[in-house]
Amino acid sequence: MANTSTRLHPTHVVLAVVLQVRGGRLEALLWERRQDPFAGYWALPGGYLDGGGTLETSIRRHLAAKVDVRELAHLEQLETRSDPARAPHEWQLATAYLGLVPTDVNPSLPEDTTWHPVDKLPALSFDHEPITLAGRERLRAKLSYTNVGFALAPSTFTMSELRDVYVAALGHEVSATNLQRVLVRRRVLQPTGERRAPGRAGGRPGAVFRFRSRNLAITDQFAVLRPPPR
Amino acid sequence: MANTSTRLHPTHVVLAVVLQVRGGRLEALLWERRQDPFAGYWALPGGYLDGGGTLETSIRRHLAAKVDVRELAHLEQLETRSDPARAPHEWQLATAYLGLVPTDVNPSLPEDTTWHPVDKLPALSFDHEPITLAGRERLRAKLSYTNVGFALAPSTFTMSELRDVYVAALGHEVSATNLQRVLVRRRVLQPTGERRAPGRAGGRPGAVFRFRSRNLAITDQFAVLRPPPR
DNA sequence: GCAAAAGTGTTGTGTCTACACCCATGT
DNA sequence: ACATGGGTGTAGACACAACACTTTTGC
Repeated sequence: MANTSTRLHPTHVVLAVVLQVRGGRLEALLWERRQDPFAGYWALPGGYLDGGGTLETSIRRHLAAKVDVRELAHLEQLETRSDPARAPHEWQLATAYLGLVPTDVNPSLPEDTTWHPVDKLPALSFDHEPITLAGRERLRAKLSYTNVGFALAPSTFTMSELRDVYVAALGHEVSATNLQRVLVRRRVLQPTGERRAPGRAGGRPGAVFRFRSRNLAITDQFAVLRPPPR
Repeated sequence: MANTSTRLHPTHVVLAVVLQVRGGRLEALLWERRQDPFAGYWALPGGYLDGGGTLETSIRRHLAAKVDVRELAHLEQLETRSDPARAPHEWQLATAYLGLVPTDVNPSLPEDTTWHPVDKLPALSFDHEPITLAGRERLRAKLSYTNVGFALAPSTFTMSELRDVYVAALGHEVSATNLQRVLVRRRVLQPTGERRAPGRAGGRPGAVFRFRSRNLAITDQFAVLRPPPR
């Protein structure tokens, strides 16, 4: 049972939902717990908040043990969970982050860590399952009104490659034709001028695009109730 | 200076950006600090996280000292700030909430507490100014794609009354005509059938509306990249 | 030539803004 | 009557979805 000092000061943990599109599916980075509580369950990467920095520097440090942090194209705070019953052994707060890894990197992982499809998660420890799903929802919403796509897509790509990334992340069909028109109209995508040679099945070579910016920006100001132009 | 124990365990504070439209302006609830640090500066209501509950129950408890908590029509988590330099005297994390009070209540306040227009804030302690502005941004965004309006508006209202609330919160002109059409089309507003008598200047009596639901709901699914119908 | 993949043109639809005009009330 | 504010009708702008059709490649 928790002792008096842990009642007065909760511990604080930082977690990350790290997502990548792999093999046409959206997957999350998880490690398998060997020790109680929740031995044998899978968990989000992270750990206790360490002194001297922010939550963000702390989660970056913890992630460095799992993946090369330079491969994280985007990192943002999700939410802080505080249910006193969320950890059975102590009073523990958890601040969760969302991290995104582009498809063109394949980080080497420690023994206990692997990718799991978000729509077929194993048994997760603590409240990590709702946190993971919240991360996916945040990603899905932001794919619609920001340029976060840059954080999942490789540095250059054809429209059908990008379409596959969006399909995996959003979980529904997306037309490459209309996706291109939308993202080019919003000035999110930029043609590189190159074309990509077709596969062995033939087909017209696709134009190669890149994201104009690799910093998060809102690209679809809400249509309604927006300030009048000028 | 901070001693060893405060280096190992940060303290944790819960804050609330409580907003209300008052006199045609969006105002935030602030209290004036009498003690260091930041004596003489204004601060967001809140206090140390207390044991046994969640962050949300804790901020409700702290707010109960300032306003009748039943007057809060909406409360949601904003973000957790963790810059080690954000509080000069100790290592302190802060989780901020956004609370909204409808215009038809006027809570009685303690001596040290008053409302301040968000676009003319006094000198605020700690990082409370960016937190307050983040709260306003969150509100503005959600006014556009959810029904949060219910948390600012009185229980029933004419369209020009509601327009005034939106104008104050959004900070730009809004047409009552179009606001009505948008919110009725989205089935957010419901006519009560009543009409409100005009003021002494005359004018046609306005139809009275209410929000169909007083629970947060997303009403404008993002137009683009949404799943196909059916 | 034929299949496969990419790209273009075009039409239709839904949602919003703007604005002119009409309605109901007080003085 | 007329000023004041509420309400309706309608036309236009825009962004998007859907789909037919065309282009470019491999075999």
